[in-house]
Amino acid sequence: MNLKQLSSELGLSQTTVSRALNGYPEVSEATRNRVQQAADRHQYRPSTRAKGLAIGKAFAIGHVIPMSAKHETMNPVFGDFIAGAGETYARNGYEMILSIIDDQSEDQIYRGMKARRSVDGVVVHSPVIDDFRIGLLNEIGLPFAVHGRASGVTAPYSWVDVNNRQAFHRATDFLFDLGHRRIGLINGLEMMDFAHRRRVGYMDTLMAHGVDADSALLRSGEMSEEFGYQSTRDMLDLENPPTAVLTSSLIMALGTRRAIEERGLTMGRDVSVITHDDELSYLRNGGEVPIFTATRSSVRDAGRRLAEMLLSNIADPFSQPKTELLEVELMVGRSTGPAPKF
Amino acid sequence: MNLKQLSSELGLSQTTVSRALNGYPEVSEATRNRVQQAADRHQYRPSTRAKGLAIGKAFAIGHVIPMSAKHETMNPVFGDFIAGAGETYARNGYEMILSIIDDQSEDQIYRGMKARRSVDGVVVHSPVIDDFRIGLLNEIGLPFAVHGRASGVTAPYSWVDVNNRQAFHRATDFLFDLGHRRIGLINGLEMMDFAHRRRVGYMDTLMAHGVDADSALLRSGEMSEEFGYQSTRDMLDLENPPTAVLTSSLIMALGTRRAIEERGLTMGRDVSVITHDDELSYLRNGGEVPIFTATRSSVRDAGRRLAEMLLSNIADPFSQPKTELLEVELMVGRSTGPAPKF
DNA sequence: CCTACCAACCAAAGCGCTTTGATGTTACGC
DNA sequence: GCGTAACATCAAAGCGCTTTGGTTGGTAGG
Repeated sequence: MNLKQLSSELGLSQTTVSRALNGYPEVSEATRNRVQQAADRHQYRPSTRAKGLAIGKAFAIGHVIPMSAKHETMNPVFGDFIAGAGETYARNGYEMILSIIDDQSEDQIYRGMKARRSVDGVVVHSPVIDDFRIGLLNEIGLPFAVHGRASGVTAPYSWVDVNNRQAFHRATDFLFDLGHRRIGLINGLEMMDFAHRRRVGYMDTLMAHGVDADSALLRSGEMSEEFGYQSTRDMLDLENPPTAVLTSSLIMALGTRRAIEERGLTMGRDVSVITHDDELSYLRNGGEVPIFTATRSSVRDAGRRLAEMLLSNIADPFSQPKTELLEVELMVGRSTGPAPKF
Repeated sequence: MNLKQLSSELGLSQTTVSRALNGYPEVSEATRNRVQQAADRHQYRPSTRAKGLAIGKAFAIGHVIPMSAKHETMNPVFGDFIAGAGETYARNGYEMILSIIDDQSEDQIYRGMKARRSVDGVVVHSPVIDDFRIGLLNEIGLPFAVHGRASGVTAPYSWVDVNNRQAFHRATDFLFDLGHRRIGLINGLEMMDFAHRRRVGYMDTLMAHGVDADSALLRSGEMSEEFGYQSTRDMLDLENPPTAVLTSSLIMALGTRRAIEERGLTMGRDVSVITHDDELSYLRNGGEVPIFTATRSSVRDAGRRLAEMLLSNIADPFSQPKTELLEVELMVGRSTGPAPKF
């Protein structure tokens, strides 16, 4: 069923039917009801493509997920993030278009999206330091918003980010309060902006307490269980092992726990652990008392907010870039305790 | 830059330019080259919407991800699956449209997609037993392919599935060969078709060896670390605990390992563990010698194959439904060993 | 030399919508 | 009773493509 058929069935012009359905005032209430009912009866939906063509919009947002061909690794956070964004899109009649690409061709993808007018805007995922995509998107004039920030980029842009620095500052401080002085950090890759900020939060806090950072206690790599395990094992092998470890994700923390328990040590007594927790739906951090003490922030919620921000930017093309900094909660669980006395 | 501008710049009609770019024969090679170069120079891309309108296709595939409002849980397998499907789409000039919805409105989504002609076909995720979506999609005439199967549905349909029954049969058999007789199964929710088939594979094998299934050794629930942990703990608490456990996912297996090690037991010696491994990119199962003995099948590869199948179905609307059953590899790792003697 | 045919190109219609610019109709104020 | 304004509706153009059904000019065949 299309507009033409519907309007001829009603004995009305396409103009009137279109206006009736889109809530324009120049149509009588009686007609509007009649049209609405006929539309419902026939399950009529305007063709997205035709509407988009006529109106000059795509009613779609692109999410471009870069995936390095080498590690072929899909950010585990991604699923929950788009779940959040998807909610917002659905509420606003937008579609989400996903492009998974190897990072080689990323600029071609954006240019193509612009040229083919297939999206009204894009979400930038996993920003790195000095991320080139922000400049690129500004240059080609495609509205966008970033999930995270890109240190080093001075141009203004819209973003939603967790306050990573503050989160890791608080976590480190909390460990200091418990008497810990040797604290390890198992972080994501340093080129990732979030990892960079987390390290800064950690280092600043050490410094504030007059403690020198020890490079043996600083690891950064892919955010896997295995890397968490290996890193923790290496640290525990040191002659002067840490009494506490910070990890950048729950998955890493699982590896950390494994390494600790493998040594016959008890997490929360012999070694304290604090992790960042993105509240992934399939990786819950325990019940009333969480297993891990964690800095917590829902990545799904971030998805919702970022999508709203982008949509509002698109609705008002002259709006200034918006930003939103999400503060974490520090949830105390069973993985932390006072530093062991010797 | 649009067709009109491009063709007027070239002093040609839109017809000729369109044909030149789309490789039709009724245009001279000289002209074709000239057109192609001008198109490249201006980064011309036909508008997807206009093209779709004219040609009657959307060049898009819908992925509808149901998410029960209650557990709000995003299948962790999902990210890797769409990464695989996305590759295929990109190669074929298709876009992937993602809808994340609460399962209430699922049929409205499909009807809407059909009515608004926004996709050429859809992928059905996470089929359950007697899944209603297969009948629905056949009824509304939207091409589709299922990732998995739906026991109880007799109508033919296209699918790609892992041979779950065979996988769990082989895993169970392998444990029997090692002397195990008390084998636990920690499975996904029984309404999920894959979980159902896995249980059948497990049960049949027990029966073939003359062992009665013990309901205390059978758990099914959400596929989380926590559930793996709880279930294993419960089983180990039995007066006659299992000497081996099968789990349905690597995440669950991490919980199983935790429960085992928490008891001071050693995985692979005191308790053997076999898990199914979807080869998720962020959850690798160890190196040369995997940590877990596992039945392995790449969900990403399944995504690639299913997308190809759907695309070929769309290309030939009169084709018969296709099916593809993926066999697993049984990878021996360090989590299995002979059953302990008493 | 004429006809027939082919290669190369074009004008215009059509895809399903929105929107501009008219048109006819009624109601109202004077 | 007339002019005007407000109301309700419509025909047609336009969005950017593809495709149908031509129209050319040149070439080969008789």
